Amino acid sequence: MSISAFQRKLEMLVSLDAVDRRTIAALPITVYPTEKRREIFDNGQRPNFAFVLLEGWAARFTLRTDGSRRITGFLLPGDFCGIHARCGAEMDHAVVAITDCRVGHIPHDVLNAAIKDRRNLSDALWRAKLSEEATLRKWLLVSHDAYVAVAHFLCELHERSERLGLVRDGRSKLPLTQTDIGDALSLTAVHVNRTLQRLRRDGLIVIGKGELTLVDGTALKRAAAFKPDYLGSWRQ
Amino acid sequence: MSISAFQRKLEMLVSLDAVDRRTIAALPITVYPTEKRREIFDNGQRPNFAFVLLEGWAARFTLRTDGSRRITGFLLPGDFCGIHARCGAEMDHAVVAITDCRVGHIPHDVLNAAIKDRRNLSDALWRAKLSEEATLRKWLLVSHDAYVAVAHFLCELHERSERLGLVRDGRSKLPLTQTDIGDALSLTAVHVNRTLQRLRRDGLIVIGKGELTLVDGTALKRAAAFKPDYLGSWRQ
DNA sequence: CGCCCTTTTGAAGAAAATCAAGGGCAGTGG
DNA sequence: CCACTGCCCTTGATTTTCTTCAAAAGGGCG
Repeated sequence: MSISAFQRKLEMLVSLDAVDRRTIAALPITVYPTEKRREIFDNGQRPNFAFVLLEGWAARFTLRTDGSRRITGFLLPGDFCGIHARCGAEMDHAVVAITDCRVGHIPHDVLNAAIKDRRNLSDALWRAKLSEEATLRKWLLVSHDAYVAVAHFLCELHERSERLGLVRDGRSKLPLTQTDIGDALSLTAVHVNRTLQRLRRDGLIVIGKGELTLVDGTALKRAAAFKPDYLGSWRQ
Repeated sequence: MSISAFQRKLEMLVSLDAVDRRTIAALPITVYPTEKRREIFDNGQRPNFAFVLLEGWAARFTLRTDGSRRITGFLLPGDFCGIHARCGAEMDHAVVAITDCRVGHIPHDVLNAAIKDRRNLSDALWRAKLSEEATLRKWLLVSHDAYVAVAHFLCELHERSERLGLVRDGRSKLPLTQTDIGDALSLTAVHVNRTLQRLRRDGLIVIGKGELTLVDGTALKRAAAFKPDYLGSWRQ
């Protein structure tokens, strides 16, 4: 269940062949458990490995000078991070565990060797990166209106859960506090609270106790103008 | 002056060797002039070429369902776009010429052939992409406060101009209307106007007639918490 | 000059932040 | 078992920020 989260992610991005699969299976991934709310990656580091989230949720974030926090993305099982340090970049953000996690480390030289001459695998990394970039653009796009932003945010995470097979009866895990959501959308927790209540009152969602149910997913997606293509629509 | 904008950009990202330079020089780039305000790339296309902006300014944008426009990035001479379609993605945004431009087209297969086995060149593309991604994160980071957002925005474009050698006496071209700036920051043109006036009154900038002068760059950068590292700090 | 586009200004209203306090719930320790 | 603590959610009142609407004032260009 856990190492395979990485493979499953790659399978969603490209069509792996037998050699690709063997290459992935042969990767020496060291696994570390990480506690909820503990930092996984620090800002400004230049680690010599990439990491894969094998279990749990994590968030990318940056602290502002005034101490406030901006979450710029969420990692779900299978998602990876710090791939880019591979080519000499330094982390421009930190990563924190939202829930208890299991994190796999992959040294960069190993990764580089693995994707060399494996066009499939290097394409997978590109596509993952492009999808992240598209997600950032989407966040910018919807950020002009809190109701739309929150609705879109919930659609996005629900869709991502769904693609991992984690939705039952329209219900998915959402282990975020309203403060987390606010930090992701540049809204105060108070305003997130009131916006969620509006979404509830409008009969679109049920949310609480770490779970989200799309009561009327169609209407929610309409309200959010949610089109999931940007989440990596290369394979069905 | 014009094809070389592309090479200069790559030189800023990696250390090119003689073979790299020859490879770049040999690229069959077809150049098209484009008029101000004309669209360069349409949304949802899957073009078989990437393009390089050789002269002028352009902007990436997406239209919302209500007709409003979100600019998600600016292209300056040397910047390229649509590289990613290379690996099967479709454009999730459009590109419009801000000024009259000269645009170079490079077929994807040519590009793929060129970067294959040229680790330097493929790294350059990665770094360019990572820098764009970091820029998007930065825009999200500063978006919580209009004064900070506008200040940061001006710092960023001024810095990018400077790296292209386009700054004289702290003065750079800024061929944007206040509506453009608003579309980039999710602010109304009216509010951009008032915010610019505050920045003027605070003695930080002089702006107008398509030009921007940083009267007190240090103070402006402090106000914006501007740290230019994210713009691709690989080479000085 | 007259036109179009952009900038500027004013007044009013909506959206979101801030400040403050109360309530629920889970975990902890007596 | 109950009190206590800490975290999160909720609510209300108030202030600030930003938008909206409207109109006037430049500025470049045929």
